[in-house]
Amino acid sequence: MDIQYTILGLLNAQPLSGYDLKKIIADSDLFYWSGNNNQIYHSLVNLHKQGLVSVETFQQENLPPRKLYSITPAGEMELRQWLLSDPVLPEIRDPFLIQLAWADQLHGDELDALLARYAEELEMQVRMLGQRRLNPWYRPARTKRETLLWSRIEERLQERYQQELDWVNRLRNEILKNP
Amino acid sequence: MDIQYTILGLLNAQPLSGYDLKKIIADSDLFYWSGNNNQIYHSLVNLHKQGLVSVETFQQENLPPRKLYSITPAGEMELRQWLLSDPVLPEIRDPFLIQLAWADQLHGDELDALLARYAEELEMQVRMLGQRRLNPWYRPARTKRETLLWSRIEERLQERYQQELDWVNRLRNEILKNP
DNA sequence: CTTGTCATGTAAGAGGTTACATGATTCG
DNA sequence: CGAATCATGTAACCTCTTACATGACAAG
Repeated sequence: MDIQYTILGLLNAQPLSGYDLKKIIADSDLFYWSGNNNQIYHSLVNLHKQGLVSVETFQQENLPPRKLYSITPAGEMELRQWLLSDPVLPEIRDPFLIQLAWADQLHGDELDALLARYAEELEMQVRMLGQRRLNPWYRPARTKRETLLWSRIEERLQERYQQELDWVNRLRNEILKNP
Repeated sequence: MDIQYTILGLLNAQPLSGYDLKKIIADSDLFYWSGNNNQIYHSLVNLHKQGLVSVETFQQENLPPRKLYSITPAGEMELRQWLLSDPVLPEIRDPFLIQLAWADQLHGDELDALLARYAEELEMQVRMLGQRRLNPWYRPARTKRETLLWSRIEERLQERYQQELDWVNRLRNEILKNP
């Protein structure tokens, strides 16, 4: 349940409501979940049961009460333990590679069109991530080191798609030369 | 349900049993599922209901009957349609980047140890994938072009982790210089 | 004498997604 | 007048995982 640690990390910077968390996660490229209510509200209930977060409820006129969650000392310890835990390798699910694996069934022009469309999708993604880096709307910068880390993380998220694009372009050239 | 198309692709090369499919998928890096029975046997029943595969049952002494699945003409058409369908971007889930995102909580030595352990994991993965490429146990090579495609796909699977490793090493150096 | 292979299948549960439900307010 | 924002929460469903169940035979 990595989303629990994501939430703890976010609350470690500042108290937030479920609604705040949902927006941050839904709009983030790093936090790769959809940011759906089900998961977030359920996680918050769980974290509260475990005593890792505390809640304050603020009544509002004409709006449901706002529940502001804060990390507890126990939550801080739990987060720190996770930060020191064994790194996990990235999990990459790429249905396109599977498509390519069977793509020898296609004619030359169909295959090239497929690769071209994939390259186009990747270019769009690279551009989009570049735009978001210019205009981020969640990026903690409490220390110089944190600023450096976030900068390199955001760069990496974009670079991955760029490297994928470089690979497709190399492959396209090679296939054009060996018809 | 990409696993259905994975199975159709495998059956398009040769008839296979559920057990065969399970082994191929479980041992593959490209086909990223665990290869569990539940999914595979259930997918085969589904494909059969849709008329995309046919079954022949062979009775065996002292063993459960072996069900050999083959792709049907309808299945071939369905596979071809999928091959021509819109490419989907890879989905990368990297809990380590999230760990890093909050890692400014750690001391300098703890952070470097974390990065070092991640680098070590990546190196192991790169080595493992290199070994498997030398000694693959599923790799269709019906045409020159298919051989080329599979070669580039397998290279890419390894290269991704290599590029991840390069990035971590760059980051480690940078952090050592800016303490 | 335990582990692995062959070969089918079921069960339980974690994790994640989209859509629904409510209801006032504000902006274009 | 419709859509977005604020703010909580529920329901249904899909995907995927681990573990269980059966049962023979072969190899270390």
